[in-house]
Order: sequence, then C-alpha cells, then structure tokens
Amino acid sequence: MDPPQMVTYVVVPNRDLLLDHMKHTREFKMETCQWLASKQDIHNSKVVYLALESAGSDSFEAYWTKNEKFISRICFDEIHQMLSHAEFRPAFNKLQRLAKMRVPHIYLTASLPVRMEEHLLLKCGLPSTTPIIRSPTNRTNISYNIIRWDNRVTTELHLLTNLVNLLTEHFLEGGDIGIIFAESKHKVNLISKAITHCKSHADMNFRERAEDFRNWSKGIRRWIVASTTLIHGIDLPNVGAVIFLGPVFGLLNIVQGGGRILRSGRFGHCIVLTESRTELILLTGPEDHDFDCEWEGRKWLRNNTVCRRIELSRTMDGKVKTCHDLPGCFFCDICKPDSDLLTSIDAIIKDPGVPQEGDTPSSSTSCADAGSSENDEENDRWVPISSLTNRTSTTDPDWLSNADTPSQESHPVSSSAEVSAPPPPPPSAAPNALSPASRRPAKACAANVMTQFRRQAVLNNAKKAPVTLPGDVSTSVAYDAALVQANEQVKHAKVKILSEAIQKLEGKCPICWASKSEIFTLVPGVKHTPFLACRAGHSYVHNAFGWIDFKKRLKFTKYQYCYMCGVPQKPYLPDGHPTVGCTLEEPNCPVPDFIVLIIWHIRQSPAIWSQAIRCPRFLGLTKDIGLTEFTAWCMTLKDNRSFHNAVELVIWFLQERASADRRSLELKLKRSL
DNA sequence: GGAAAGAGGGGTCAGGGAGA
DNA sequence: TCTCCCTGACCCCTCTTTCC
Repeated sequence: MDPPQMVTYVVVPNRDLLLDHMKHTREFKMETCQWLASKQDIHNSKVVYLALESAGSDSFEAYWTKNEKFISRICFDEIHQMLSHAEFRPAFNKLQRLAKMRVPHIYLTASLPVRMEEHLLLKCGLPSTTPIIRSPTNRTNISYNIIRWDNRVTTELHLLTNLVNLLTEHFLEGGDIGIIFAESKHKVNLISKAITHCKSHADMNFRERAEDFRNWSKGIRRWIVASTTLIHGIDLPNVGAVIFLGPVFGLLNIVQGGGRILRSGRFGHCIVLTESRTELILLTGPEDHDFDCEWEGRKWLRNNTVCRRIELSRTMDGKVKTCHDLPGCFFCDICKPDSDLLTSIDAIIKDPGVPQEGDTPSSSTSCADAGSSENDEENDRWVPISSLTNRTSTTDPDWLSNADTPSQESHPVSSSAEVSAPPPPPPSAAPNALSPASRRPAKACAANVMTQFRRQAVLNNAKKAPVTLPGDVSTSVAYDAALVQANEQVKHAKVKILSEAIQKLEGKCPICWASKSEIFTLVPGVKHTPFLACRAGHSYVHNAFGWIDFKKRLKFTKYQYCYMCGVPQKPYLPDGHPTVGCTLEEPNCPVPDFIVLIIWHIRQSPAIWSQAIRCPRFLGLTKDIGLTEFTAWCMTLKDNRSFHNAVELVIWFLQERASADRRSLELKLKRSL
C-alpha cells in the first residue's frame, strides 16, 4: 500500500481567482481540487484550494486536526486583503485559528505597503520575528497619469466616452482591452449603460457577471467598467489601459488595479481622472487602520510636481524611485508631460465637443451628480474649492514637507534615497529569534513572498533566489505553533480578570464602584448619568460628558470586541458576557460602556493616571498626552499576547484595584484583632 | 437542477430633529 | 448649545439553504 502523499493547501479569497489557480495547476499536469465542507474527499490531489470561508470553518479545523501529518504546507494568497477587507468580510478574522497548525505557513501578496507589515503579522497571529521577503513592486511598463478635468467644461461621462474612444483607436493594439474602475455600483451601472455595455460588480448575478467577463476577456467587448471587485487577481496578458474615476478608496487599489495592465510586459497606460475644482482633504498623516492607503492616495492625487512613482514606491517598498531611476521605464505624466497620450487628452479636455445625447443622464456635471444618493457621499469625500489647480503651477506645501524628495522642482531628479527600510543584518550577526531586531525586510528575492520558514535559513539565504523550503522545518514550525498557544494562554488569563469584573458589575454603575467603592445598582427606566450622578453633591464635575466624545472616537476591531462595552469576543469571550451576534434584538450586554467609562475614570483621576503612566507596560503614555493621541494609543494592539491598549489598561486597573482591596481588608483584619 | 435569498458578523457614520 | 435618538446607506464575497 502506498503511503499517503503530502498535500499543499492554498487559501484563496476570491472565487474567480481560485478557479483561475485551479486551471493553471491543471495546466502543469498536477491533480487539484477545491476543498468544501460538503466535499472533503481530495482523491489524489497534491494541491488543494480552499475558499476563505471554508478555511475558517469548524469543519476545516476538524479536518486538519485529523490530517495534519499529511499536510506539507498551507499557503494564503492575496493575504493583504486580511487588512483591507476584514471589516466587511469577517471570514478573514477566522484565519488566525490556522496559525496553530504545525505546518509551514506561506503568505503571499504583491501589495503590502511597508507600514502595514507589523499589522499583518498581528492580524495573522504570527510572531513579530516572522521573516518578510520583499521584491520591489515597480512596474516599469506602466505609465501613470493623472488627468484633471473641469466640470464647467465637460461632464465626466462625456470625457470618459472621448477618452475610451481615443485609447481604443490610437493607443491600444488590436487585441488589447481596457478597464474602468469606479467607486460605486451605481456609477458602474451608469457607465455600462452609456459606454461599455459590459460591467462587473458584486450585485450582479453569477451568470451575467461571468458572461460579461468572458465577452471582455475575449475582446468581444473592448472595455469593462467595474467596482473594485475586478481589482484582485485578474491575470490577462492583454489589458492595455486602466482608467480610475477618482482615488477609488486609496492608493493600494490604484497599485492593484494598475497591476492588471499588460502582464505580458508590453507598455500600458494607467489613467486617474480627477475633477480639477475639487480638493481632497489631507489629514496630518496615515492612520493605523487606513489599510487601503486612502491618505497616500489623496497625497498622490494632490501632487503636481514630482514623479508619480515616488509616492507609489515609497508607500509600497519604503524606497523612493522615480521614472528616471528605472531603466527602460515608461514615463509618467510629470516626467514626460508632452507625451502623445497627454497631448491628445489635453485636446479632449480643452475642446470636448458637443455632448451627445446619452453621454450624460441628466443636466448634471458628472456621473456622480446624477441625482443619486451616492452623490452626497462623494461630496463628503471631496470638498470644492474655488481655485483651479494646475499641473505645473501648483506647489503643495504639504506634499513638499512630507515628500522626503530630493527636489522641489517641477521635474523629478534621479534618486536612490532609501526612506525607511533599514539595512539587512550582516550574515554573521545572527539575531535572537525573539528579538525585534531580527525582523528585517530582506532584499529582493524570487517573488513577493512572505514566508515562515526557518528564520536563520531565510535570513542567510535572503539574497539568493529562488527561495527553497529547507529540508527540516519541524523545529521552527513547532516553535511557532507553541508560541501561538502560549500567547493564547496569557490572553485567557487576562480574560479571567475581566470575567470576574463583569460578574461583579453586571447591572451596576462601574464609575460608582471605581470612584467610591460603592456598588450602585442601576434601575431600569431611572436615569443614572455616569460621572454626573456618581458625583452627586459636587457643584461641578469636570469632563462629565467628555467620555461620550471619547467613546465615539474609539474604534476597535469589528466583531472582535463587543461594540457596547468593548470587551473581547470569541475566542476570548469573558464569562458572563453573551456573544454579541447577528440578531435583530438588541444585544443584552451586561456592562454597557464598561471599557470606555473605566478608561475615562483612569484619565480623570490624577493619582491613578500618574500611576498608569509610570507603569512599564504602557509605553507611550505620557502625562500631557492629548486626547487624539490617547485615543490612538488606546486602539493600538501591542503584540499577539495583548488586547488593545484600552482593554489592557482596564485589566491593569482591575488588578491594581484588587490588590488595594486586598491590602485594605488585611489592614481591617489586623485592626480588629 | 438552477436561481434567488439568506447567512455570516455585527456595526459605522452622517444628517436631522427633539428636548434639556 | 449640547446631548441624545432615529433613520438610512454602506464598494469590495462565498457558501448554504430554499424555492420553483
């Protein structure tokens, strides 16, 4: 009898991509299949694909627990979606449970901005020492262009019609096809009806969507208009141009969508249309939860002076590259403002011609103005200004101050400045496996691959290509699996402290308990305003309502913390707290606003606050920290054995309080004796 | 057997209005 | 003026169940 063969499992988050992978695998004469909860027999397959929902299911956990010794590795494709898509696709949050599998894990992505590496490791439940191997994401065959148009001169739909015609007739080769990306399904429908007659978004039924995709990919329809659904995984060799209508939720989508262009290596155009009389608000800096790189996208669109590739390469690779740095590069609109494409587009913008009937659905000035509710949303994202911006004359002080760029001239200069990526460790300096210093982005390797192979082997071989799986991975893999379990134990110990507090304070006022040591029982129907009622008798209560604003600013990871009280949910659900599930009924949270109220109490009590900022567990807390910074600190996740800092601070307070109560009791006992 | 609906996992945000 | 409450919209997916 033949021994059972070892199998590679690959988790793929998109159905189209999964089917595409299976097709390619079969082309290599390899047996493959899709694993489903309802169809677990994999026959002789050596590579087995799973949908995201299947990978996070209880059925698959039971399956791999039973078959772990026959699993050679598990791979995760397009893993950056773990950050950007987890909010609306909760199945991503369930992938963490797979970190316990004692097999090598390989995480693949071509679109992970450097500032998100730590976030991704935390989200995947991986140790911070996990080696990351990167290669540059520069696509020299793509020309990036931002086209500003004036809604007093033409309409978005009319401009788009002209642009599509121009590209089709003069810039696309015979079999080439193009994509238009829009932010809303409404807009997709509108443009499809008026221009492309071919579309793709999630609300279409499977057959209609597949048919439109087939017509487009075969060139029967030269253009398709799509929501961001088509941004991932479309691997066609003949996409010659991509048009974005606005920033499309962030720079990451522009990189991803632009990446669809001519995978065969020929030159292609990436064009972003932006209305010239609107300005994108630029906040002070990227926020931790901005996983779509919306901030970088706005910064990129505001730029009128320096090479488009600077922000792209800085965001994605942490290294600044311009068109002039890359041999054989297809120049962007800043580096070659007199290209044939830009000259032709300028002519369209200055003299758009008479809009034809059907070009625009109403007398409004753009697709977004078609009288839809989406318009309101778009207005929220775009703030009109009176002055026109100009490609060559505008100097954006914010851009310049943040640019780290070698020049403020209107044209880029060659630069090899490396902004943030630290140098790799010398081969001789073998770092401690647990030391943060051991995690260094390795230099270019065979592919954009993140691996969890043996650390030393990867670090030593980081510059060699291709990466090969070392023969003996068991020690490292077992170590990582054990680390995951140890982290879980630490978190469960913390949950026990929360459980005791919740059971004690159910239906009670936590502020009365925290500030006066009195257990005040809340009566249904009788209002007990926290802080105000708790300090009854005081003439004035400082910051009695500030906690409400603080509460609105706090944003914990969705579905992982109770939205009413802030305590963790499964698998770290405290005893006495129900699972906050998907029901029509209001969840019966026993301690509403528990975390936020206790945090506010800590911050407003000088003695406790000074104790907290001295605590070595809370690095980053300072005496005069502002509310914005404090809120950001509260939402920060330190490591895999911690909850968000807010929860950690409350747990610390509960521990301190228990110690004080214990000491007080002992003192009373001594006195009574 | 195929198409459509529901579930998953549970909010967030903005805008408007009422009441203190 | 501030706080609280209500309403409606929210791009991006896949699997399972129900209905015809």
